[in-house]
Amino acid sequence: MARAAGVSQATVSYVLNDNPNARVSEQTRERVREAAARLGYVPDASARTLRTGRSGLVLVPLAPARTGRLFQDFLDRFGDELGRHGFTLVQYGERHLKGVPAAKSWAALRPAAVLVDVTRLTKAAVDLLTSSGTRVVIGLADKPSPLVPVVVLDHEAVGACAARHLLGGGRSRLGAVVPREEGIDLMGEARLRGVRQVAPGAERIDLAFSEEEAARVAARADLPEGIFAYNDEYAMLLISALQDAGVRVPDDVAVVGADDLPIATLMRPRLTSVHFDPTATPGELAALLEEIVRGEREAGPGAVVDLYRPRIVVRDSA
Amino acid sequence: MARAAGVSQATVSYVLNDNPNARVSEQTRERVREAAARLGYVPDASARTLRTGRSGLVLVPLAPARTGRLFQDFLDRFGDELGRHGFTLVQYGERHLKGVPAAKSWAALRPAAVLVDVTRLTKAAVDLLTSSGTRVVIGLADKPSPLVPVVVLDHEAVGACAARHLLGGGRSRLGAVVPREEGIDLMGEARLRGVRQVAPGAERIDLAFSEEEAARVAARADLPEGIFAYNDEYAMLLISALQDAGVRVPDDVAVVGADDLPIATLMRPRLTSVHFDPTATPGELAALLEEIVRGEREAGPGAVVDLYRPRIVVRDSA
DNA sequence: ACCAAGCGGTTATACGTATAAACGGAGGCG
DNA sequence: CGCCTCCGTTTATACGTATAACCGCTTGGT
Repeated sequence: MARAAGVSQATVSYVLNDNPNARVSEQTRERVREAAARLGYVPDASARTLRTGRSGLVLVPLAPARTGRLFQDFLDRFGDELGRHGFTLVQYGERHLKGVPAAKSWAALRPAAVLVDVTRLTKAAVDLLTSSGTRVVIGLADKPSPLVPVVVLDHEAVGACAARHLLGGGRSRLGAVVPREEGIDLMGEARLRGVRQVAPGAERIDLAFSEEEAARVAARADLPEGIFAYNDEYAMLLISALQDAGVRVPDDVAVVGADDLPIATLMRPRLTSVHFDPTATPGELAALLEEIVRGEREAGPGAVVDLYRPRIVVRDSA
Repeated sequence: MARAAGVSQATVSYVLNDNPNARVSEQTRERVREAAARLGYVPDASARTLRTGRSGLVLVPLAPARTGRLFQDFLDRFGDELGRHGFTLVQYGERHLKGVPAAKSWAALRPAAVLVDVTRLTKAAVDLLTSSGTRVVIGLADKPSPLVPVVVLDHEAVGACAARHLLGGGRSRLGAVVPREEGIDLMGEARLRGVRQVAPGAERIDLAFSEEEAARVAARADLPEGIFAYNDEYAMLLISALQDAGVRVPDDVAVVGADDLPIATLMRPRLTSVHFDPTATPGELAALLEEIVRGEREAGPGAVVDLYRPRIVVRDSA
């Protein structure tokens, strides 16, 4: 490439990076650019990383449970924002690894930051990452962590939001569905805790996603007056079972879902649901991250960015 | 690292990579391993890439429309399979770029393979990639491409599958919903073409995802006897509107969805749906990819791997 | 007339890795 | 005793980039 342009390799680098404290004549610049275009030159990211010591990568090793539609939306926007700050968001496999082995596979890429489910982190893993040049490790969790700053998906707030609406509608005996499903059960627990913050006596309703299970719940004589069904899919399952059992919704039992899916308006009665708005956070998070990487800001364990902002959308089911 | 172990840097490399044609005594090996563990040594991926010329990365720059749940499942499995073959799957942002600019941003990572929506590729882009060391460019498309081998999501087969079932059920005047929604409209067109392969006179029903639109369709006097509703969500929208309009499903109009969502069984009538089985393909695709990268196999334009294997699941709506 | 300063470049080096080639020592064979 | 072979290890080099240091030339100031 340097040969093709008839200049030294250093000059090429100066021109292509628009290095401000390098002095290169305009005609040489043109020669270099022309040669670059002619050869289809593409800089080598690994060589650049090796030289500079920083990769500009922001790693997001996803746990399976996170790959919901809402989180995917968040990631898309987050990636755009990061690009604007000169970072590159990378979703990186390795879903099975945890702790130090996981940290090693991430550290190999020398990422600027890692955004990962806090349950996959250990003290040793975080130390390994930071000692290998990663400036920021951010956890995804439902509450602050003693290990790292976290982005919270505040499931308790979701539950509390639903419960407040149910109480406000005059229902006093509440229940909350906890899905019996690998990966989302923990979120279910957190949402239940949120419900109980507002309605201490709220009943826990364990439920797997099957019509038989739902029918069994619906057949109970002592149903709560208001149920937060974890999300819209479980709400639809439950309402369907209640109707089959002759229970009127919302007259006998009010039901609240979450996620505010488009199909939530198709149910009869139309589903009342907790809506999330993750559109604002990606920009804030990207900016925060850049400040930390630049060293302009310190973010330690305990720091928190709230990711979802729950808000009730009232329709007919509650 | 080499100093810490008291040996040369070359020896370290030999030991840590278990290089078979290097001769190192067992006690030296042990010293190196011990030092590596003590220092928390993590190899530098960029240096390795720079040296070897191959990164082992398989890039999947996603177009927004692809990020459905089914495709995510596919990617998860595909990533696992690739890991088994020594590759690393990376979902890489840059959703807005196309053609040569996109190819440049991908080529910077010197990936072994790129799996990308064929609509984002051009001849020049493919050339740029292959000339920069990428061995395989695989497109995602709904039909074979003159540019690259493709993984087809055979939407025509989906439509044909639904139409055959409807015809077999005695419905002769068919219709197919084409969603008016950015990103999935093209798939809708393809599925319509599939329906028409089996039922040439099938009517095209354009539909946005709103209850008003659906109600307008449902109010028509000359409804087809059988409708393929593009997917389950549109099917639920449509059925809901039909019922509100007093049209009986399936007696007056039969409706088939696609995706076989869990909630599809909650509708009354239970939804008949086209089911996809993407579980087998990731392994095959990963193996194929490895053979090509190794040079044991040639795969040119026109080659095709079928990703989804449509199959009708009969319930009550059709 | 001579030195300092500015300009437009080149040379040299380092990053961490993989691997070919060289090397010293021990042992076997003629 | 000299030579070849095998073993265990070190030396040297290259990958592509960024940047500090250097160098020759012109120009302006005194």
